[in-house]
Amino acid sequence: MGFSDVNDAVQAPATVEEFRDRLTEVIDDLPRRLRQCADYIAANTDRIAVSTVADLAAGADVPPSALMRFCQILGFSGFSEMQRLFRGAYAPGWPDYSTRLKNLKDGGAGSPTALLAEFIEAGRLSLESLATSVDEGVLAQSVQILSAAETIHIIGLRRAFPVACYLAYVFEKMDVPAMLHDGVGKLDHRFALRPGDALLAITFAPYSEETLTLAQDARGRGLSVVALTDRLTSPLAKSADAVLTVPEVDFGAFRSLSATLAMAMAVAVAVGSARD
Amino acid sequence: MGFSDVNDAVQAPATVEEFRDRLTEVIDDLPRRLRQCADYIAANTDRIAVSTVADLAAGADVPPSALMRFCQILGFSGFSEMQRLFRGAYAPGWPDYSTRLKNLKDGGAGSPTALLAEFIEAGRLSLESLATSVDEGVLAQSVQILSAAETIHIIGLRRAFPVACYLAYVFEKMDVPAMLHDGVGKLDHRFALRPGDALLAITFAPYSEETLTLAQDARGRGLSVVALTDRLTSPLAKSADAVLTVPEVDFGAFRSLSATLAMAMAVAVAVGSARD
DNA sequence: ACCAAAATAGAATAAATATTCCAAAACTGA
DNA sequence: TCAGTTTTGGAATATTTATTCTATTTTGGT
Repeated sequence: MGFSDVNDAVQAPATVEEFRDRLTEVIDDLPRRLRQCADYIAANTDRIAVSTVADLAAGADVPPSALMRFCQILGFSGFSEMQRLFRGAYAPGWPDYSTRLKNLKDGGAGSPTALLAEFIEAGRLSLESLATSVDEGVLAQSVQILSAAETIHIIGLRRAFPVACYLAYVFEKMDVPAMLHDGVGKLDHRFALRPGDALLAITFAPYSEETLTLAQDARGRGLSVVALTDRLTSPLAKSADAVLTVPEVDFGAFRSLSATLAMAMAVAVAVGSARD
Repeated sequence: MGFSDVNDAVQAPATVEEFRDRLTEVIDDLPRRLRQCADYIAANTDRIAVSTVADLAAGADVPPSALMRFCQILGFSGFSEMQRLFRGAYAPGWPDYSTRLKNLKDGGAGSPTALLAEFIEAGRLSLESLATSVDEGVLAQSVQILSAAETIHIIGLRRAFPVACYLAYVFEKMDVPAMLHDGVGKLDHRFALRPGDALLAITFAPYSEETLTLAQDARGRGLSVVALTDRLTSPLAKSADAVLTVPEVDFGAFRSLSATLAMAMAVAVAVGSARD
């Protein structure tokens, strides 16, 4: 009995989530051409709303009729019905987000609203770029290292300091033993680093000396070190067991921090729940 | 000479930006039906990519042919050409952002990647929502107040602390006299508040007592107070001369801060340049 | 109020797009 | 290898959608 048989008929997915579920459900036992469709659609779901059968078929490198059969296997009556689902759900960002942004910028270069628009845009780009560039393996590894630690030491100075603070706050809320090395009073708490602890060090170019030093020191004492930095070639990478990189878009001299905070919080919350 | 006259022919907009410019350029001297088209299109630009002529015409409450003429006045050969612009421009820089986000989420609820996806999404929503909700008047007023101040005092505790820190950092870099009230050592620097200074206070629900108290105190001493908070009805609003609100999307118990930081930085940089 | 010019609505047509169908090819299990 | 079954490609067709055209209405100037 083939896939196009009426007995296989199922109800068409009513939401994008149901669609994805159905897709993963069927993708494994599909003949060659239909499998190609599934793979291509899975990777380009967002283009369904704005493409024709011919476009997608060409992209998947199958004849249009194969794509039609694929739509039917998913439970739709045809391509149009499937497309309707995605056209309904289609919302490019906020309804008039880009209009608004343009209006803000029109306030004139250097005006507060124009600046705000720039910072918003920088933040958004950073976040989107983080989504596409994150290394899942390193992320998992970082979480594992920090979850296994007795006490988590956090260091991040100058512009990385807000991130370090927030991490300390989040860990505190989740009852994870953590210590913020904040350099207040030029006190240096390196002797608080004990075997079995781990260090989460944050710094971006130009890298702050104190952070690099503490990381080396921790490494020397046998602690695991997780780095949160801007590139893999950061000097911090040398003394780290796991290097999380965050592509942050600067505007003017200032860093947006949106992506860095998102990454930091994801790590913190994951560690918090892993320790429960 | 009518609008459909060939002599009015202009080149079709090649980008969404150009499209908007052209739209604002022509919108004011357009006859009734075409004006309706323009208004509707301006308010629903984002749906062009996924609609038919008939859909849009119905939305604008005009016959399809009116919409066709409208497209031509804008410089396109017809609706299809206009639609092509928007279909192409859809998700330009990051074609697989949303796909990627879904994949991250598929790592399983509670997995580090799923958490990251949530935080990224929360941050992005916050930023977009900030763009559409900011009150330009209040923003300008806040910048003006802070620019006129001798010294800018900054307070923000607990989860607002990272923002306060970053503000202090940015002001320092721009040689703006600023003082961070950080509560270290339970020292209370309220006597540093001098006539002619201003206070920038940051707090979100549940509002921190110390911040509210300092704001009242500052108000009592005749200082101007700028509030950065989550809603107009915040208790901080009572003692503030200008209230900047930031719609932050929370994920779980934690606040994204992206929008708050964007707002804070815009204010800081605007103040910095106004003081030059 | 009248005329010329512009704008409009809707029917007619053209083009693009989706869908079906079936003969041929590729499998599958004996 | 062969018969039965599934899968495939592409041509034929149906449907939707875009575009043009023209008779009619509206507008603006005198």
